[in-house]
Amino acid sequence: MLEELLTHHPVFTCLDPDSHKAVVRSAIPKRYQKGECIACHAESWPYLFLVEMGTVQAIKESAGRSLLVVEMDQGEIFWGVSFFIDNAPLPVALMAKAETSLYLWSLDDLKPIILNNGRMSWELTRLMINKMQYASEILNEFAFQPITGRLARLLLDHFEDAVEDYVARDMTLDEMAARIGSTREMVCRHLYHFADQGAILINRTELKITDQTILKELVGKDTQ
Amino acid sequence: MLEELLTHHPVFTCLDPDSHKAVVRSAIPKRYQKGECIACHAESWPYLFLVEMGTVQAIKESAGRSLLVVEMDQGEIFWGVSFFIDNAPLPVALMAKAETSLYLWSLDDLKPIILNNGRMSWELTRLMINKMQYASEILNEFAFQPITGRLARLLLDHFEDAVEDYVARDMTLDEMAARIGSTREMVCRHLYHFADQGAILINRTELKITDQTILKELVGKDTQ
DNA sequence: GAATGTCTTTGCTTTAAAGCAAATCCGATT
DNA sequence: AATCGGATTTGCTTTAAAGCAAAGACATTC
Repeated sequence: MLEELLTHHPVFTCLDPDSHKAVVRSAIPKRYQKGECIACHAESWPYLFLVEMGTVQAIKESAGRSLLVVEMDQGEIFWGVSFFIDNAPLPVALMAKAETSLYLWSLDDLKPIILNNGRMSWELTRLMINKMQYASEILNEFAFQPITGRLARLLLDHFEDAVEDYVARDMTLDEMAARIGSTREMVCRHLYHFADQGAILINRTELKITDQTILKELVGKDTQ
Repeated sequence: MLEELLTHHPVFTCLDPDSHKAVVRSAIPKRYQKGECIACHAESWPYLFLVEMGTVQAIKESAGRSLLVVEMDQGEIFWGVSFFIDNAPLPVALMAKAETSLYLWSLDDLKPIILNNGRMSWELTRLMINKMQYASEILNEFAFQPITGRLARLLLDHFEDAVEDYVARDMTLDEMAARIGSTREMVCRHLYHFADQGAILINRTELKITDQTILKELVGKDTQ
């Protein structure tokens, strides 16, 4: 399984056979329960990891509220900052959304391989650029978009299948609130407001997007 | 001068003589006037650059308002996203704060050198991690800190010399507003509110921090 | 089938931030 | 010395978001 994932990921795909073996050998498999904390906020956690199964959530917490910044699913790679910078504290907490298994690599094991393999470094750098673009989008939304816009984008992203038929509301109001940096009450009100505008149909357990254009307009105010 | 800057920057410091020469040879010097746009938002701008003189501002713009995300000063390195990812649009506009001169490198010239030099890639990666930590802080502030906290931090950062004596207010209200994502009126009110609380003394042209602790408390609500 | 707990929904209140407009100040320039 | 223009300050109004509290809807457990 590890072999499989490695050959499919751009960062590892171009390793020579020896390095490849070394990577496989030094991988540390770990399992986490649903809701378990993989690494706490501000902790020094010097690992790079690959998600074998499940989902890892990167969460910022502060003063009671929490913000879900990004999720890593099967086959994705992420890292603790202190993998690259000694003892740097994690800016997020890493949590297992469901039962999750990871392969971890420690700095000592992986750094020599990275230093030796220019292509791997390059791909790692590209991966970071990707994450940065993503972070940049989030910042845009927080800086320029009102809650309306952030929620509209969340609906378009997460309920893309809900255009034809009703689909189950598989996120609680609190979970949605955590993704857009708000409160459950606000989310609830805006949802029903979207319904008033004719963009969605909603009840306690399911919802359906009836007019994507309206939602896209609410999002687009910033991006256009 | 270029030589000097290169040897002092971690990303370039460890190049072998040949690569070093190649880097120097392929550098494209450019000058920009004060206020000139180096690269526009959403443009594809595939360069890595080093600031020889002046300051580059990375600015997000939207719906009339603008947010100054980060500044690059002499000796610092930055890049357009499309240096790493083909045709990816810039998430920010790059502007010359004052008269500025840069050395640019195009992907074609630099990529072979990066691929060949593991240490250089590694340092480049670390540089990115640094920027990412910075981005993460900004996001924190926007997600959890009210304007009060963001402005308090700005004062502590920017007017660190204003503890003993009055110093000139060398940023306009609009500039401060751009750094914390707000409006000049808001900034003005909060400044005088800080004065009411006894944290600062302020008049139309200069200001002085009289009690750092108060400001730090206002910032700390999130970080603590 | 009663009880409990978690979510959702809604009403009402409070606070933070923004928007608009006018007044004032100050420096630069004529 | 007078004028002009940008920047600051303040008052007042409007809007967005949050907070608090209570009620309702299910699902689960005992």
